[in-house]
Amino acid sequence: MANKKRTTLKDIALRLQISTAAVSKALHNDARISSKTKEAVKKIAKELDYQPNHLASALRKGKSNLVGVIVPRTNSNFFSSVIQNMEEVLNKEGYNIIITQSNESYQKECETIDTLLFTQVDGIIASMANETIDLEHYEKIKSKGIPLLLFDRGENNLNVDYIGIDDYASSHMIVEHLIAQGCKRIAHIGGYRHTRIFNNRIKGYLDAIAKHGLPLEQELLIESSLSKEDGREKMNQLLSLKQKPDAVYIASDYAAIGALQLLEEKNIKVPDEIALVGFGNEPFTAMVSPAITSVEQHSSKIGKLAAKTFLEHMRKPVLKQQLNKIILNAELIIRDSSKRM
Amino acid sequence: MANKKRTTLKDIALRLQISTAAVSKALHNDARISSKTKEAVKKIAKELDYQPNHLASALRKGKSNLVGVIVPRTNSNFFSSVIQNMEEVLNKEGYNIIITQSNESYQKECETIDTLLFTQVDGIIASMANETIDLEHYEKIKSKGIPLLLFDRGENNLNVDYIGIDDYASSHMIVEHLIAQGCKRIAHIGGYRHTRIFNNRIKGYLDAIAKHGLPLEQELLIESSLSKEDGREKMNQLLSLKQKPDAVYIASDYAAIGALQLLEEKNIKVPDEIALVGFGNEPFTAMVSPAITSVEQHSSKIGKLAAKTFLEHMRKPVLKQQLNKIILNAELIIRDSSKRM
DNA sequence: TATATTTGCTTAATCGATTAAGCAAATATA
DNA sequence: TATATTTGCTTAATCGATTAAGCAAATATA
Repeated sequence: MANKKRTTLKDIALRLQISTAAVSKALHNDARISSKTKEAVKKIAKELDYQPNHLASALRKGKSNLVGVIVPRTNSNFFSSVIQNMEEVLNKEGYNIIITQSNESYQKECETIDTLLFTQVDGIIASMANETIDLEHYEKIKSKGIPLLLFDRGENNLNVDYIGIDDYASSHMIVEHLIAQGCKRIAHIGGYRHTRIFNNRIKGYLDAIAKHGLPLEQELLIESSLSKEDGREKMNQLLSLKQKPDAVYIASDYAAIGALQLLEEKNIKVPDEIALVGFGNEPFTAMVSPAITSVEQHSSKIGKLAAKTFLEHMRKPVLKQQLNKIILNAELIIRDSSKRM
Repeated sequence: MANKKRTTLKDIALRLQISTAAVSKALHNDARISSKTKEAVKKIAKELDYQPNHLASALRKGKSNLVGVIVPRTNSNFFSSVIQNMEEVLNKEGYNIIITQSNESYQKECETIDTLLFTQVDGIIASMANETIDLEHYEKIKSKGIPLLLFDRGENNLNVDYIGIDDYASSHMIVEHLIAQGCKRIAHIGGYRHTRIFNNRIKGYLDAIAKHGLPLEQELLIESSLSKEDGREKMNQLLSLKQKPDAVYIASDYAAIGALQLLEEKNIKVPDEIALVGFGNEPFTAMVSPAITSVEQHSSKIGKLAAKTFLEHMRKPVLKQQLNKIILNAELIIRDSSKRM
């Protein structure tokens, strides 16, 4: 298994006694190369198992055809499905993606961006980490003139394309569903307000509560990291209230499953004593019992749209990126955890 | 937002009226560059926000410092955790990883390998797709002299390093656990035999059954794609037997959850009528009720070990890659789905 | 037949970073 | 003081692929 040197254009050129320029053009079907030469070149290329050196062509062309993707984690059906669909669309156009995870950490997100810039990606498609408040590292991408596109977790003031669902409306929809089920005291375990989407969910919750004249108390609205563990903890906090809620809307399925487990342990009946709604429609919401009502975010559409929007950007690069929101309608999937009627 | 041209060594060299060679060496702390020059170079580099062009240096050095990772999917706790741990170790040594998914498809796996080779990765760490039988595309990696390392799903006859658990022993352990719980007719929904790990699990199952003198019938051993849907279907097949099993060991948690849902729908009591064991210890096995007994594969260890083994390979490249197996002990996590005593 | 155009290639430069080779000045050693 | 060594840089080549510019031969057009 000698570390065989890779075949280069030069090798083919030498074999055929023509210039590397001719070989390159032949392989790219340049009109000014005779079909006789093209055939000969392709034959030898196949014979020598020639594969172009991406580094060299990317360097020369100033274009790597790589797209960086940053997600908080891949271990979630939502992100994994977004990525898969994005990849499908981008692959067809000759782009490959590099997937990186921020693990919800601000520092890791910064490092990840440096890595991607270093790898000379042609653009970055990202969903922000929970921890992220400061946007300097994203500004850095923009300042280098590299197209940036955000999905799901994005911030308006970055002024880049954004694709996501209408969080405000989704929250509204959830609260009205719970009211329709006869719930009168609805709590919300939300994400941190500094994240736009969670802030919107909180606003939607508050407005819907107000609209229907339900109690709108401080103690019913709790911010959380939305991890499974924290969902459990925050649910415990709600259970310790003098006046317990009769419904809890949790802004993430992961936190919701933690909460559900606690309720089960404490023998609190779901949905009769407390109705439960999650967010994200992760597969496990349908696996547990009672199955958890949740919101489908149409990850496959988000992925495909993100890719298409990116491709448009590549086709006609503008000098200035703008905030251009694409908002999809989410869908409430009603399951046993909130079905009282 | 003018598409600012990136700073290059040349820009720094021009500013200081020295050669690009001197700048390059200064940035790499070459001993033959005066500290005065080094300081000046670093100052200007910072001022101009210089970031080395990875494509150029990789091309020149013939080393990209990129490692390609191929997994069947990222949307599983096992693979996601392996990746995360692998990344951690590799990042520390200056390597970055490119994650790709085969989606369990042979064709996608081939494409993915081409992409990675094209991107000039320094090595590939992979877990094979379910569909994969033919190994030609993996041989291609080896023939290019690029280090290949397999984990979890690997094949002996590729003769490369492998890291995984002892599937045979794990199966054995599961069957003996079920026997200890009083089960007398144990079925196995396994993966396809052509995949080494699934074949080993089947062998472990058969040997353990034989060892304890239990019925070893054709109809109790079913091969499956191990998806959630197929788990459901194959469980249905087992339920239609004249003599139903009193325990089913399923080679994947995903198939196990499908099976569990069917059992629930049919009002069959788990574990009393049928005890259930999965494989992989995915988080949802602890979320559902009854919680599913499963096998923890120590994904974090596998990830770290894979990375370390790869790094060793990079340090002292040998001419010939060899089969060098690292086998970890798996751990049986006993939960309600199989607890009869 | 004389000129214009097209065809099919070659030459040489380029993308940035790195590095072997080498040179002059500074310093050390005999 | 004369030679050897070290220091601190420069020059030029290189990694492969691509492409602008250009040239000679072939072909088309007037």
